[in-house]
Amino acid sequence: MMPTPKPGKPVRGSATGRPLMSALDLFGRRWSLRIIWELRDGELGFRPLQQRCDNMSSSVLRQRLTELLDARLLYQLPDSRYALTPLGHRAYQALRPLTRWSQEWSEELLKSPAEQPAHGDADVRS
Amino acid sequence: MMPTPKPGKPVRGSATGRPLMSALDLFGRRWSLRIIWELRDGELGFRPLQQRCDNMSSSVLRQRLTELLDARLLYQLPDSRYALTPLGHRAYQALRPLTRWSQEWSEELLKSPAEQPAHGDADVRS
DNA sequence: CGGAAGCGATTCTGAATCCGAAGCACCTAA
DNA sequence: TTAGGTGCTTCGGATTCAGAATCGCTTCCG
Repeated sequence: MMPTPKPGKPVRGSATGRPLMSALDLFGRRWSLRIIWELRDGELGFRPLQQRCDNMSSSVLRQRLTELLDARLLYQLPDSRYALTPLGHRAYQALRPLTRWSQEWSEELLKSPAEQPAHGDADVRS
Repeated sequence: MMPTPKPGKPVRGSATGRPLMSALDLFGRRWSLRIIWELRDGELGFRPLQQRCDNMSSSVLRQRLTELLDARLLYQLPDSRYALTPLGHRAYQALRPLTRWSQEWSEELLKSPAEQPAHGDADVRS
């Protein structure tokens, strides 16, 4: 398995080990952001968490959880539920501005929906 | 090609079209965050951008650029260089707290490098 | 006791994605 | 003419993801 990116070590696409590059690698993996998001207010067990993540595949969920545990963003309770560590919680907070931005993004795209309709994807929504 | 995630439309792993879920899909694709990051202060052409992104593969770069153009985070100058739109710039700003966080993350991992050494990744650093 | 259901977790196969070298057409400078 | 840089595409192979099946365990209920 691809090792968990950590600051101080070279990662995928960056030999420097700069913390930010490690973070971009970690968060650039599918479902990583989502998992942190879904754990924002409350611990969740494996299957409940999977359900909240639109039934993402269990194999990938396990993989992401291992990485996030390894990176110390998560820890596991005695009853084996997953929860954000203080560090993980601060990561969530660092991601919060994204919520407001996505709202703005949504509004922006509604104002001018499709000036140059790209390839095969021009339906406007039902 | 996988369509560009946009708020208001169902995306990979979320049928709701909630803006945030679309954003998490968009940014959860490899190199998306990095590209925005590298364009933060200044336009860049294709190949220079590729070099800044640790020589990421050109095919994937093209794919990401298409998506980001489509999502209106980028636009292309007459000389074909790429630049952040105002929306893209605000996305970058929304991501900035991540820089501080990654610093904190780095320090945290240095303080306690490996209490429960996971599976196959226990080397302490060279 | 005997299910039935939920849980965390693993394994496996096929699909989606990514990588990276090679190449094309174009432009500019020497 | 040659050499180099550009934006961009193609294609075969490697990696990652998806999703169903399955295991062992626990809890609940008749």
